[in-house]
Amino acid sequence: MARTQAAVDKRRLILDAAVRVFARQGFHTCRVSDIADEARVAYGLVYHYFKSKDEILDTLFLERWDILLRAITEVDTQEIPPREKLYAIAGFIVDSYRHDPELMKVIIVEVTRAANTFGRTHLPQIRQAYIQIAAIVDRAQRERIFRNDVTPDFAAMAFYGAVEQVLTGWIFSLLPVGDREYEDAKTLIVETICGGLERVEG
Amino acid sequence: MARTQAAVDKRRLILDAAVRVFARQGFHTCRVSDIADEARVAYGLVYHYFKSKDEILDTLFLERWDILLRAITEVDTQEIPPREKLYAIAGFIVDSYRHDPELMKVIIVEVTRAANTFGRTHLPQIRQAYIQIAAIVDRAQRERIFRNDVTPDFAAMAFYGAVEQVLTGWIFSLLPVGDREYEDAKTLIVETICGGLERVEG
Amino acid sequence: MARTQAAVDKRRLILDAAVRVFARQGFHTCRVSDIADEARVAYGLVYHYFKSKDEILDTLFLERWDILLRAITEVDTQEIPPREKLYAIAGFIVDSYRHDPELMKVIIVEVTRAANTFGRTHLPQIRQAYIQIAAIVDRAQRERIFRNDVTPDFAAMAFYGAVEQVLTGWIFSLLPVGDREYEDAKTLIVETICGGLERVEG
Amino acid sequence: MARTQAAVDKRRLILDAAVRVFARQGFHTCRVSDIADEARVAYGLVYHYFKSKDEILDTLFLERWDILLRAITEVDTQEIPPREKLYAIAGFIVDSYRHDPELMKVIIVEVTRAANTFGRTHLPQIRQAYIQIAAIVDRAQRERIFRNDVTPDFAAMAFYGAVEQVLTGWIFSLLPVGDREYEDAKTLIVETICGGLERVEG
DNA sequence: CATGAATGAGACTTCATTCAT
DNA sequence: TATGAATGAAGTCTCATTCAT
Repeated sequence: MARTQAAVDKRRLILDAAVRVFARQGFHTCRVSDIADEARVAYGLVYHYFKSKDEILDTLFLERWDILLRAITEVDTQEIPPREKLYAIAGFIVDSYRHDPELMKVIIVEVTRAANTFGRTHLPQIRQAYIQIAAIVDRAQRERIFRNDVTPDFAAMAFYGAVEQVLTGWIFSLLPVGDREYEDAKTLIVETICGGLERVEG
Repeated sequence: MARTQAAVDKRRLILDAAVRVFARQGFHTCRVSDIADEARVAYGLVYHYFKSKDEILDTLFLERWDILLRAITEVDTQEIPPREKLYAIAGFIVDSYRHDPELMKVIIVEVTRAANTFGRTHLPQIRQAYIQIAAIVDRAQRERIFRNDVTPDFAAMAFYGAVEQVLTGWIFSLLPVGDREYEDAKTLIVETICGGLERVEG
Repeated sequence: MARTQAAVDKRRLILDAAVRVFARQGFHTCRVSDIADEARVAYGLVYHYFKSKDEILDTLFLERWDILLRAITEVDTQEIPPREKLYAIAGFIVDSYRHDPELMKVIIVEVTRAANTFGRTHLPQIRQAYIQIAAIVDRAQRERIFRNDVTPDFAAMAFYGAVEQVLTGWIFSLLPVGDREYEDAKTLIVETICGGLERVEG
Repeated sequence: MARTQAAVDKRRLILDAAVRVFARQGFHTCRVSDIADEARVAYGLVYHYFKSKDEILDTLFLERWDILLRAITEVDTQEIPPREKLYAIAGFIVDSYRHDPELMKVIIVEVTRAANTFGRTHLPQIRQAYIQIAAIVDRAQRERIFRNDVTPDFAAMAFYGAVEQVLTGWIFSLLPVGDREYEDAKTLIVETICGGLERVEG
């Protein structure tokens, strides 16, 4: 039986509240009661919809990461140059941050960068993103568009690392934020990774 | 005040044990007693040398990060091309990981990537590294060796992000490890960031 | 007030399910939702028919115990020797177990042997059984069929204790079960208590 | 290393307090804080000495039950008639109750009669007592002192059931208590089980 | 310096009960 | 009658920190 509409709403309410609370206080530092309070629901209702505090974070991560993986897959099916593929991926991640910075903060800080806890749990999912990015690089190398002295795996890590670090810069207020900066970032990440920082003499 | 020799030893014993425990279990998941057990010292002795569990991690981070900052400063004083400076910095970080992967794992996972807790506490120190790297880029741009359409701050983040992500790859076993790989990584990071992934037509 | 037929059915359904759940998991360890699930009724319906979880057990006990008390009363009105009266009572209890071991398990484990909770609540009912058994012994002593150096109260406890312990043996799989064993048990209990374990010379 | 004296004292303090609390409120109904309060120690100290609330009860039971098993073994080694052996065993249990009625109440109510929880856990230990009693009966039958139409297992259950039910009678105030009653009980139990309730015609 | 027993606040989780539909 | 979402009190257990020796 499909969940009733009302039920879905409360469940969503709790998930959305959890994003705000996790972003503000961190997963380990917040209490389940903080989430309940933020969602304005009774304490016990959180446990009606989720087996544990962990499951809330798992749900948030998997929901969002699945969308990312689909987006990367979608990008790779297009017939566009590899640089544009990477631009589209970076763009998707940047836009995700622009659209919901708290959610992206939670996913990065509490999952993808948390090597000991959730990061390890969701490693297969996370790795899948790297694999798909590496596949794009691999094809670009076969087509002799990308140089082949950098292994695809390695290139994928560098690319993804640069993207995540830029988001981290925004999260930590180490880089200026704003619509202009978000658009620029997409270009700059790709310019840096694909074109390189060094001037090419004409 | 000079500490006695024996005292220094026990203190060091605890710090080294903490590295192993934090690396294995994570800061939040381990107990102070785990550290004491690992160090084979009495529980209470941990509190003789450190005010709190937090202070242990703070100490580990600050010790090591200070060395990194000094290394970057040292690199920047040399009269070598910017690419070589970045190579030296990447090399220093990679060698740090090779020399003590557990310590580097702790610093990355528990501090530099932990936006909500220690990451925020030590933000000034962390930022300092970015600033120094950005300064290198800035000078390279003024000397017209690096292109100037990528802001130095941004370039610094991309570079540091790539390095840290490679270490993360090793930590998570997403990238192969070994002496050869460590050496290659230094070159590949710099090739990617400075030279770019795209082939340059001759 | 006459309950509608459907209503009675659901109520019975819940009681029967509760027997199985209590027998399997124990009263304290099971949840009301376990009972509802076992009965295949909605959670809330349990509270439509019963004020509380306690009331379900109370109902089960009182229903069954009342039948036992009536049976003992009925036995005592017959004009048969005391040994046959005790045989009839032991037989009734053994047959109750044979007919519905789960219900008897619940009554013994959760009520008659639970000194702190339900046992205390239903003490008057439980005591009534002892009183009626003691009365049988008392009459037998007056008729000089039973020896009178064992007080009737005491004899009643010994008799009932032996019966309950045999049931406990079956519940715990400490004694073999089966139709033959059930029949034998009736005789053996009475032989032991009335005849004694010692051989009588002569 | 042996526990220090102070440590043993606090541990004992907690165990003794637990007996009083379990006897008064029942295992399921009491809180760990009740035990700590009763022992006048800090809440956490309970968990310093015991892994869980369960472990406290386990400890109490195993300590005492071991003593009972040893006593039965000891009795069986003596060269005395079986009736005297059973008298000694009943006497040991009755004296245990006289000496520490709260502890015996806890053991009977919360363990030996709790089929679903601790009773099941400690079944092997409990069964051991029945086995040893049955062995005494078995030998008495071989020596043609006891009749052999009642199986030893069965006789053991009847005997132990009678003893436990008498204790239950005291616990529930269904039987009068007092030094006289305790002494009488020993004799009456054995008279009932060995001699039988029926008068033997001379 | 060294020990580890002692403290107690605080977290997660459970679940009986209520209630709106 | 029937449903199951919603409530929140209460309990177990953890563990950082303190302290007496």
